[in-house]
Amino acid sequence: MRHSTYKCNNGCPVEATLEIIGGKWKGVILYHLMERTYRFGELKRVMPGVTQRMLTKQLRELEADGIIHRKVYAEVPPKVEYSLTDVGESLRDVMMMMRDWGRNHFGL
Amino acid sequence: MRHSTYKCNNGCPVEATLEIIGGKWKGVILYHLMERTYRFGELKRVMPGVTQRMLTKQLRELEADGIIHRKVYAEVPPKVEYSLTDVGESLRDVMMMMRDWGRNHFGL
DNA sequence: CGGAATCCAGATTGATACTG
DNA sequence: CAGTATCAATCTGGATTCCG
Repeated sequence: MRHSTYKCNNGCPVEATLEIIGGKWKGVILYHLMERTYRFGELKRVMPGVTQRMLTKQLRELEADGIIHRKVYAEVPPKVEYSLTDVGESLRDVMMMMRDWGRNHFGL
Repeated sequence: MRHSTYKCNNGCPVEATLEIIGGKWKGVILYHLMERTYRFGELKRVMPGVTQRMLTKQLRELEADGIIHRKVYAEVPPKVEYSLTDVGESLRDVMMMMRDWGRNHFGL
């Protein structure tokens, strides 16, 4: 998914939203962050199959879109925590609705 | 977005839903079909920028996922109408939620 | 630990031309 | 009208290596 410059396909608000949350791993990432703050390594562990490269990339995009916050601790070894911003938090209803539909439609 | 074989990334229901509606043009297509039935050419006209090839492909995927229905009229020249199935209709709340979020977040 | 940089194969997409 | 076929260009994601 070529990345959103806040330019919306055909002025469609649905597409605009999908540009933000439609990335390959963004659903899972946000789904986890809805629950609590996660460290990079933790996210990687709860997302079997994701590569370090992709996880980083998706997190950076979500950060650029103002959905998540990246907090770097000045420690050795490094520690980075990811959490939802207020904007990210405002996606909760959307996420829960998608979750419910997914559960009903498949049998998750 | 590689296509769903109803196999869900990490068993995450959010990702499962995104696999269905997250395709490049699926948001816009569904957004229009929420309103009424459309013919192929009509959809093409209301979606500036989509190519015939891509529109066909996305419609076929939505059809395969049971979201939309394709009705072919035995006429010359050909006439094909696309409409929501019951399953597609069940996505209405999800779509409206994404639309609302998009409107609020951007100023659409 | 949490990345960044590089390389590359394969998937996606666009352009164009053709058809029942 | 509503596609299909083909080819080229682009984009994506995975593997690997290195680094503070």
